[in-house]
Amino acid sequence: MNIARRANSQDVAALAGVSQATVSRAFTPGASISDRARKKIEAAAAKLGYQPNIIARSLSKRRSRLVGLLFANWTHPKAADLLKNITEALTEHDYKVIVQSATGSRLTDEVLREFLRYQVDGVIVFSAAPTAEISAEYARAQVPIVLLNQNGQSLNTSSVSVDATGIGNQIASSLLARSYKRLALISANPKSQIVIDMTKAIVSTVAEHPHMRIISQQTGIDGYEAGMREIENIWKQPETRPDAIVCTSDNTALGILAGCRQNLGIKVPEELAIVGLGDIPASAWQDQSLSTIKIPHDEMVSKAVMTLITGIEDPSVQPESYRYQAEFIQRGTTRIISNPKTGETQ
Amino acid sequence: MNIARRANSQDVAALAGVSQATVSRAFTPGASISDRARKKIEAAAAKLGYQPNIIARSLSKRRSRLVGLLFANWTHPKAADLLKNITEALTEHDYKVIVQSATGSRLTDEVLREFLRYQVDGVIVFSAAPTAEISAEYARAQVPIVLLNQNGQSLNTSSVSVDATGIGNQIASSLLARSYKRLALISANPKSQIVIDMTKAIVSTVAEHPHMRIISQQTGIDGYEAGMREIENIWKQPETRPDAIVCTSDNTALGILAGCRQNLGIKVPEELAIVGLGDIPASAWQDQSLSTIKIPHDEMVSKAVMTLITGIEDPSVQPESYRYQAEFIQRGTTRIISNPKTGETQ
DNA sequence: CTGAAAGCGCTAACAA
DNA sequence: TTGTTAGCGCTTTCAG
Repeated sequence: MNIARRANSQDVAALAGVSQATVSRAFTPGASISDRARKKIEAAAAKLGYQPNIIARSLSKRRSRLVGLLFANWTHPKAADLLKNITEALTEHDYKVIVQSATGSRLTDEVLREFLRYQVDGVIVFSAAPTAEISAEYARAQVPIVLLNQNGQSLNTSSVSVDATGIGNQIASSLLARSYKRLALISANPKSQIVIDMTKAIVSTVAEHPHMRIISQQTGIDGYEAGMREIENIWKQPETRPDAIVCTSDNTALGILAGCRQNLGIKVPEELAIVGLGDIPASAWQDQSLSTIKIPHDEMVSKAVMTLITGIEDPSVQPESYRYQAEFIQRGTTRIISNPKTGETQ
Repeated sequence: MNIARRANSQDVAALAGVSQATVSRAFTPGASISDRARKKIEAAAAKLGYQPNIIARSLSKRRSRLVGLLFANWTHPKAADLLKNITEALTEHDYKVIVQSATGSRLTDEVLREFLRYQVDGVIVFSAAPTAEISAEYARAQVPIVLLNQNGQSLNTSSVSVDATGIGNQIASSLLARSYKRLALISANPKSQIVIDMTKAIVSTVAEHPHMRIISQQTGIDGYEAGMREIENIWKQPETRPDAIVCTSDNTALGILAGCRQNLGIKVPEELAIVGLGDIPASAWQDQSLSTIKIPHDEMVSKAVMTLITGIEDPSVQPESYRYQAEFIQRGTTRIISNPKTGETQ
């Protein structure tokens, strides 16, 4: 008996004087089994420290209750919250989550293929997109994928993302309403789809207004320090000074703000408006008070999880793409609307 | 052939004209197999989109290459980094990570038990401790646990934590060297072992210096806003105003700092010193410049992962507890040392 | 180097 | 309600 081996249902069955199948039933909710048998089995199981082997169950049921979570953006300001909410929501539905980090599309595919080997029932991909090839493999294996923070329409996979065009329109019109005229656009990753779409929307809205224009566009600026440095560069050239800066990250925006206040003595929001993206906690701090765009992450996570579970439980449902609207948060780095006659407060 | 079933090694074997065992060998690094057979098998596998079923392999090998990661503190300022580093380090060694959230010891045990059912090869517990009962179950099952950010000596499990007493001593002596005399201690969770140990160390160091004393101790203060409010309360009572505040979270410390500067007009660091804990990025921001304690998270993660893997691969190694030293980061919220005759700069 | 066969621990008909 | 039996897809002797 002292074998260094975990007890299995066989052992429990022997001790309880029942068949192995009955033990299995005792651990299957809703299985038909007598109270007497269950009692005996529970006692035996407790004595042996028996825990059902879910790996074996998975093999037999051809369902692992494992969900792969591919995380491609750890610097996202809400990364921890997202992870927490995703895992908790999935746990709620009795799934376990395998997380994996991936950067670059090559790696993304590798990770996804590994997930398949682990027989995951479904996958959530955060901030990345699989190649068409691996998408096809998933389709063939009937394993649903949900893209979070990325649009997957073209891949025929479900996705939950934010309406980047909407963000762009919103920013542009808020700035317009506040009488800013010379915009500078600053972003970190020029390849990010959301940045591209948002930029496009801003540009097109601006184009409709002759007195407004885009002064400059700069990519590759990421983080507080980088923002602080960038504003100094920008300010060096008086002829191309903007009167509003739109920044695709709150952190960078806060760096710009700090540069304005501490090094350059630029008056915000009178002389210069700053708009961030993400609404990180620091943006709300009294001494920062950054106007920014808030993204409804919590709802997006719920939707992604629900979409995935639906897809797992009913393989016949078709992929769907959901877009969420962002919200402009007016704080201290943009002027209060000066033209009350329109009644608009956006 | 159009069955909605994933191809298995049997299918591949049939197509390649070899036995199923040979297919298994083809996917086992270092197995003895001819090039010819391997070629044929690879071709067949590619055609069928075959991926080895790791669940089945696990059952057979009695090793899942799954590691459970129990995460109990998502508000930790480095939560995302920690998760990323842990999963990447484990991936490096070919393990997959199942993450689970847990709050409260009841839940902790439940999650750990679930992990056992999933046949994890080992578990990392971040910021929580299992009960003795579940520890025993793990010991019996020969599944190693490593506690991260928590000392596990008493439980006879491995652990990697920070030397809280060392932190306390360090803070107390830095403050002493800077001639602060009236300390206030502020923390979020009064039950946190690290807070308790650190506080104890501060108190005992202070006790050795007659001209220094603890003015007040306050728990339950957590976060930027709470810090901002708390400093107002503190300042209301002139007779118990401290000249130094030690805060077990950078965020709270930054709130206090903001309160001092914006609402109260308190001069930091002349009139009041503020020391945080954690060295979050915002603490280094020029406009904040918070003196704080830096914890070597990266090394701790590596150590935890290595300890776990060692424990998995050689079950005979005994649990060990590692303690890491924190580092005092002198920035703008504590005075520059005024007494150069000693030559000490810590 | 390769194949046959016996598991790994569980679930799921099918009988009883 | 219970037991018997046949898998789930893989690894691992053991012969050949």
